Amino acid sequence: MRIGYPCINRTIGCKANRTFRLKSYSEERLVTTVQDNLDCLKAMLRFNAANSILFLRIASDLIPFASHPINRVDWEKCFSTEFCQIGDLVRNFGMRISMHPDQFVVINSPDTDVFNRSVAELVYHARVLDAMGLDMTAKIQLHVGGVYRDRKQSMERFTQRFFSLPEVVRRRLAIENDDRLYTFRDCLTISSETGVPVVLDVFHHQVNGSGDTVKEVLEMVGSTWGDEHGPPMVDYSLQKPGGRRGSHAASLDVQVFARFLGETRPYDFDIMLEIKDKEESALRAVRLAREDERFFEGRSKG
DNA sequence: CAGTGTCAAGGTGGA
DNA sequence: TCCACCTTGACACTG
Repeated sequence: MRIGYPCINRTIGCKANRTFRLKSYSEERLVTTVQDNLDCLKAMLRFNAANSILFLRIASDLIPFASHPINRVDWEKCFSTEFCQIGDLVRNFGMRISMHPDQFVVINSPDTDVFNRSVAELVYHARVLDAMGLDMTAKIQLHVGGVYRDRKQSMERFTQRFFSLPEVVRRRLAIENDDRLYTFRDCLTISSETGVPVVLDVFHHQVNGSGDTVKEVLEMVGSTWGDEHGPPMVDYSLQKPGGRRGSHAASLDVQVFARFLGETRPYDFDIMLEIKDKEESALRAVRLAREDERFFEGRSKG
C-alpha cells in the first residue's frame, strides 16, 4: 500500500501547479512557469521519498494552457530532460503517479466540441506521463460525465467514445465514481465493456452509493485492475464536520482512518488522501501505518 | 499589502 | 431560458 496526497505540498515552499491568466499569456511566461513547476515537482518527489509518501497526483496545471490553441510551445521537447529526471525519481523510489483532469473534461457529452476539447486535454495528460517514461500503472482518472436525462444512453455513449480515443489515452484511463450521478456499479458496467479499471472514491461512495460495505466494493472494484494497471487506486476523504455536504475535512481523523484500514483488510491498494492539509495528513497516515505493520501485511488484490 | 472578484474549459437543478 | 451552485485554489486587480 502506497499513501499519497493530491497536487499540493504546503511544507516545501513551492508549488508545481502555478499558472497565470490567459490575458497574460506569452511564450516566455509559459516557459518560465513550466520550468518552475517542473523544478518544484522534483522537490516534491524528494520530500515525499524522504517521508515514505509514495503516491502523488500531479496537478493538471503543470503545463498551463497545455491543450489551448494559444499554446504553440513544444513543451515536450523543450523540457525532455526534466521529464526524464522526474521519471527516474518516480521509478527509483518505487512511486506511483496519477492525474485527474478537471470537470470540463467530459467524454460522454453530446456536444462534439466539448468531446474534442476533452480529447485534447486527455492527450496532454497522457503525453506528460509518457514523457516521464512511466508505465501503465500511472493513471488518468476521470468521471463518467453527464447524464443528459438518459443514463443508459449516456453510459453507452461513454463506451462508444472511449473506443474512439487515441491509444495513448485509452491505455491510461481509469474511471471514478462521483458524488451525484454515477456510482461504482455504473463504473463497473462501463469497465466490463471497455476494460477500464475503476478508481473507488470512498467518500463519494458514502454519499452516492448502494449501501455495500467498503470491503465488498473493494473486492468488486479490485478485480478491474489487471497486472498491467498495478494495484487499485482509492481516493479517501471525509466530510468536513458541520461543513456543507461534499466539502472535505480539514485534516485526517486518524482514528477513523485506522478503522477504515482495518475494515479493508486483506485488500491491497494505493490510497490518495484528499484532505485539505495535504501532505500533513499523508505524514500522519504513514506514521500510523508504521506503528501498526498489520495494515501492510497480508494484503492482496481484490 | 490586504481584500476580493474572477478565472479556458461543463453539468445540474431550481426559478 | 437563465442563473446560482458544485469545489478548490490562486491570479491579479482594487483600494
